[in-house]
Amino acid sequence: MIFSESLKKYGDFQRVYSSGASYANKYLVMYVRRTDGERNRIGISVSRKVGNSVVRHRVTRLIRESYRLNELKFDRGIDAVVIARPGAKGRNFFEIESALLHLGRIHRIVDNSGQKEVEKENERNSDLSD
RNA sequence: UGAGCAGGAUAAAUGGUCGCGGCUGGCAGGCCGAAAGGUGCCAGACGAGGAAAGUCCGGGCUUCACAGGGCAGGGAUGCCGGAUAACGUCCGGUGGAGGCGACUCUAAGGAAAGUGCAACAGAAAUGAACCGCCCGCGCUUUUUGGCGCGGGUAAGGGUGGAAGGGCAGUGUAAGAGACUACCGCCUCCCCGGCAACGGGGAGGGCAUAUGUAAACCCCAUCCGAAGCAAGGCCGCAAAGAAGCAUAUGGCUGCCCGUCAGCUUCAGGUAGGCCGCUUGAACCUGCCGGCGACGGCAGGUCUGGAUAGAUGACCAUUCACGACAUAACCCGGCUUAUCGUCCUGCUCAUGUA
Repeated sequence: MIFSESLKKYGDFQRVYSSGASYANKYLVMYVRRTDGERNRIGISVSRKVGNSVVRHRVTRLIRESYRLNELKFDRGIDAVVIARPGAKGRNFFEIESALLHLGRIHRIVDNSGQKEVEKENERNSDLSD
C-alpha cells in the first residue's frame, strides 16, 4: 500500500480507543484518531465472538482488502481501528467493502461524492488513450 | 445384482488482473548504518491440514532442583509376547462376549488379607425355617382331619439381579455331596507352548461358598518441576559503582565537600536479534520379519509468520465444495467432516 501500514503496538490501539471517535453499523465498528502525519495506520480486531479461526481470518482479510483497494479515497494522517462484529461472519467482499466505506463517510475521512474518483478514472483513461 | 465387513487414496479444477510472506539472484557491488543489521525496486521458484483442532498421553530441547539408598504418601498403568527414543500407542497371540459369516468389541491382576455398600421386595442378604414336607407328644373327635408344643428338613412354593455348586438318580420318616454319574470349582502331576494359556490324568471337598475393586484396598511395574511468554544475546531508559576534572554552574565570597558535568563499568526498561526449522524427516528400490518395524543404497530440501503471510475479484467447467488455519519440533490418541474413487473379503440370490 502506498501510504498506509498496520497498527501494531498495544499502546497505539489503546490511544485510538480512548481518544478517537467511533461509529458503527451492522457489520463493523470504526474508531478514528487524527494525527498530523502523512501516513495512515489501520488496525483490525476480530474477536472470538465472530467465529472460529477460519472465520476470523476470512473477515480480517476482507477488511484489509477492502481498505487496500480503496486506499486513495481515504484522507491522510489517520490512525484507525476496525472491529468486526459477529454479523460480519459469512458476508462477502462487497458487503464488507460497502460497510467500511459507509463508516468512512460518517467519519468524513472518505471522499463522499465519488465524483473525484470518477474524474480521476476518466483522467487515467484519457492518459492511457493518448 | 442386493446386503454387509475390513483397509487405503483424495479433500473442486483451469486461466486472467490486483495483493501478502520469507528465500535466492540482480540494481557497475542500490540506499541508510562504524558494524550487526535494516530497507527500496526488479526477476525467479516456493508458501497450512488430514485432522493444522481438543491439549488427553509419550519424547526431544531449555531453565531450575538433585551425593547414594530405604520407607511413607501421591499419581499413572494392569492377560501374554514383541515393536519403539518413549508411550496409556502399535503389532502378533490367549481368554471372554456378539455375529450365519467376513469380522467386531473387551481397564481382561487380586473378592479363600481386611473394611464398606447392595434400594424395594422377601422369613432370612451371609455362617438362612415364612409357607410347605416329615416325625414325636398332648388335646380334640365320626374321621387318614383340626389345633398346640417340641424336633428334623434347603426337595417344592413365594421374593429378589443374587437364596449358600448345577442337573439326574440312589437313599430317607421327610430330606441333605450322605452316596453315585456327568458338568463346575480347588489341589497335584504329565504333554504342547518363550508366555498368557490349551489338552489329558489323578485326588479332594463343597462351611472355599452372592455381586461390586471405573468403592476403599492389596499386589506388580513406572514416575523430579515448569514450559519457547522456555531460555540465551545485544541494548535508547531509571536507580547503582569507580574514576577524571576543578575549566563551568548551584549550596557559598574562598578552600574542602557535595549535586550537576565527562569517561568507564555494571544494569537491564522500550526495542531488536537468536532459539526457528535438516528432522527418531520424506520419496524410491532391495533385503530381514506373519506383522508393528528394522537394515542398506540412491535421491530430495519441503512454511517459519510475530496485530501474526498463503488472499480478493473476474471468467469458464463440474459431482456446486464438509470439517477446520502452523505459532518450538516430533510419535500417538480422541473428536469434527460434503462427497468421490480404489483394493480385498463375507452372506444371500440368479446364471453356467
